[in-house]
Amino acid sequence: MTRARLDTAAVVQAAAKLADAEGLEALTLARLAAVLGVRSPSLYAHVDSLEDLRRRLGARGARELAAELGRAAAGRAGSDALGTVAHAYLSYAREHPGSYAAAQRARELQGDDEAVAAATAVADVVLAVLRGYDLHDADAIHAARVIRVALHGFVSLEADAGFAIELSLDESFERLVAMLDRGLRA
Amino acid sequence: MTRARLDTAAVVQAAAKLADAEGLEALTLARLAAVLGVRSPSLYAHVDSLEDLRRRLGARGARELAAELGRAAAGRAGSDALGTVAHAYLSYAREHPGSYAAAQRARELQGDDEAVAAATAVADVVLAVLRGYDLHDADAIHAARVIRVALHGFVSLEADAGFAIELSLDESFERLVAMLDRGLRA
DNA sequence: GTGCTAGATTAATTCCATTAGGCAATTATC
DNA sequence: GATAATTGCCTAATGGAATTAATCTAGCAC
Repeated sequence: MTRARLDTAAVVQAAAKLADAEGLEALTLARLAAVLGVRSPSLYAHVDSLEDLRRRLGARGARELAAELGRAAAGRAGSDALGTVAHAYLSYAREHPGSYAAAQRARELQGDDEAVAAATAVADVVLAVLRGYDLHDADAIHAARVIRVALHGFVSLEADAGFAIELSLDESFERLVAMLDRGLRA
Repeated sequence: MTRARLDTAAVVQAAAKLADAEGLEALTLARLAAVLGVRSPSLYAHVDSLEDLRRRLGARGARELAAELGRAAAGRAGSDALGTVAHAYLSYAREHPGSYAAAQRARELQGDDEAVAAATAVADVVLAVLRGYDLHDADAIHAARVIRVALHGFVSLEADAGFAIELSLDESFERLVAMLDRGLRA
């Protein structure tokens, strides 16, 4: 019988697939082991615990998100950059809900150097976008927070709570981004 | 031996206390039963399941939040109302993180009539605030969503992810609210 | 080929949710 | 005030998940 020949990256990758398809709560070692054709205890050769797996998944998600945003922002500035980055953010979160959710649990990602680096990378893209808005120092930090808050708030409500009324979500998102753009100029 | 004389409300209340103190994930029937001086199976006389308990906790949280917001908005209009409501929202979430988190899982609150009513009440307060901004129909809905997104985004990031850089969170919140106020006029 | 080692395995422990069946304290009834 | 009904609690048992310990083995290094 050929061995599964797993390694940490393969395990985390499979975890991402599972979490993105069925939600972060559905990610259990038992489920994951079954998907990988292996017994649960075998996973401990690659991750320290379920908590560790979630942390690694979060770090991976943050890295992917940062990469997507960086790609989106490349060669753009001002409103153009903001809009493109905002849409890239929304797309990533919609396509990888489990990875995105894991990436937001930054409290638990603290120790992980990779995770911190990835989170910083996300922040840096946002700060780079702000260069087109003539904001500096504390103003830029507050502005970056406002952008992050707005994007995360939309994603989070869309994923967990839902918007009851029947009215285009994409239109709401456009208005949110437009308000950010206007607000950052004032 | 005197009985605990529990009922559903007392159980949910204790659940709120536990979840607010230690986080929604720390809310287990085993823990809750211990706090109440009772064995876990006894709780099934008052709630159907852990899931049901979370749902009830969420409904209770939404009700409380709506009440706080309503109180905050009473007798105010426009920017004044927006600012007061925003601060009340932040205060509630900071003081009752477990209840707040449970209230956001609206997907699971669907069936519960009480929960739906409470969520609607929250939305109504926000819509009432918007009367001072001359927004109607779809515009008002989109604006209400933007407000909710902004407030929830801030609360959520503060609670789960944290803001890495050392810079006043309250100042960031003020700027967020100010941007909303300006954005709603434009 | 021999042996090392990463990667898997089975077995066992603990913790939790949940169900079933029974018991007793309170409350209602006379 | 005694009795009956109800309500709330208990013990016992099941099953699933994480985790640890002790072993086993395929595949590579030599």
